[in-house]
Amino acid sequence: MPIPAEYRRALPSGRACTMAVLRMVGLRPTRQRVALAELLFTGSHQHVTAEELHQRAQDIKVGISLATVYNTLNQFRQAGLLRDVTVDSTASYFDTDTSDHHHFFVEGEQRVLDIPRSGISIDGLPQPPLGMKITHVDVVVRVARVQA
Amino acid sequence: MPIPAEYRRALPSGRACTMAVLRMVGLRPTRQRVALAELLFTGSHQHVTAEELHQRAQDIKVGISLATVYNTLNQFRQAGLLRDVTVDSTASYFDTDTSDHHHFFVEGEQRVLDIPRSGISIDGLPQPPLGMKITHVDVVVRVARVQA
DNA sequence: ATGCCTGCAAAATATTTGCATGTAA
DNA sequence: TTACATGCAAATATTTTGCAGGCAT
Repeated sequence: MPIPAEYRRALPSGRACTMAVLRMVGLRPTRQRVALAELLFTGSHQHVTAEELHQRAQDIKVGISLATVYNTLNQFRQAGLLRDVTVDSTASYFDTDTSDHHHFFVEGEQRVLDIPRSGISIDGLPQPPLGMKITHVDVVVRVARVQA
Repeated sequence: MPIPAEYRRALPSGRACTMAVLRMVGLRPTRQRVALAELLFTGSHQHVTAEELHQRAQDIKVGISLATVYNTLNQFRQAGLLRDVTVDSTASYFDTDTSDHHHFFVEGEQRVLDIPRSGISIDGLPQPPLGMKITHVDVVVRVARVQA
């Protein structure tokens, strides 16, 4: 049962609070986790791949292996601090905005953007196959840069 | 420029026709390609991963490496005989139905099902970011088996 | 022959696992 | 100390590339 992600945003930022949040979701606030959490949850929402986050950790001189970045992202996801976004079969994207919303995917740049909550609505959804229930509806609007 | 996929369905099935279609899209009808095309385009539409298709080729004793299955699927896609479906970041799925339609994805079974053309419609699509144009809208309805 | 095309071994890329080590009680 | 959690090297999984050999001309 993931602890509601709102806890996270209810708290002021800063190292001490990051640690408190991690403890709240049942994860020991280790050096690596705190560093990654600060990178992810400071400032506005963002979309990252494991590779990108690892690079950003290197940039600020936080020693951490790529494997640990993957494991940490998966733990944060299970804890409800992140959700994943399936837009590209060559890499996994994680979104710090866990609320129900959809995405743009910029082809050629492998970049994910949130579609604002706005008025997107889907009509005429079919019945799920017999014996199944709908768990989630994902809309991905693929976009490309128009040539200049 | 992909040759319209309709050519494929305009022809009766059978080895000779499979070969004719492959030639039409500019691919030499080699033993491996003919075998995979027959597996894919005989009978009703289907969704496959490279791994699955490779297994089915083994089952009917067609010697072919997994690398060739990947390459062939990509060639068929470029030729317009297949489209890909992004539903799961751990494997690439190919769909023999290249027309514009959406998908169910059965969680826990990694299975893709077509959503019939039906009346699914999306309202309130946002403007794409400045300098971008929409190339495609994908809807994935994730479903799970209801526990008995 | 000549040159393009094919199929696959090997390489590259992406992700997960197993275990030595660290840490709290 | 003990027991459990952590972080990462190594293993696995997935996909692409490079090139030896095949085929049409």
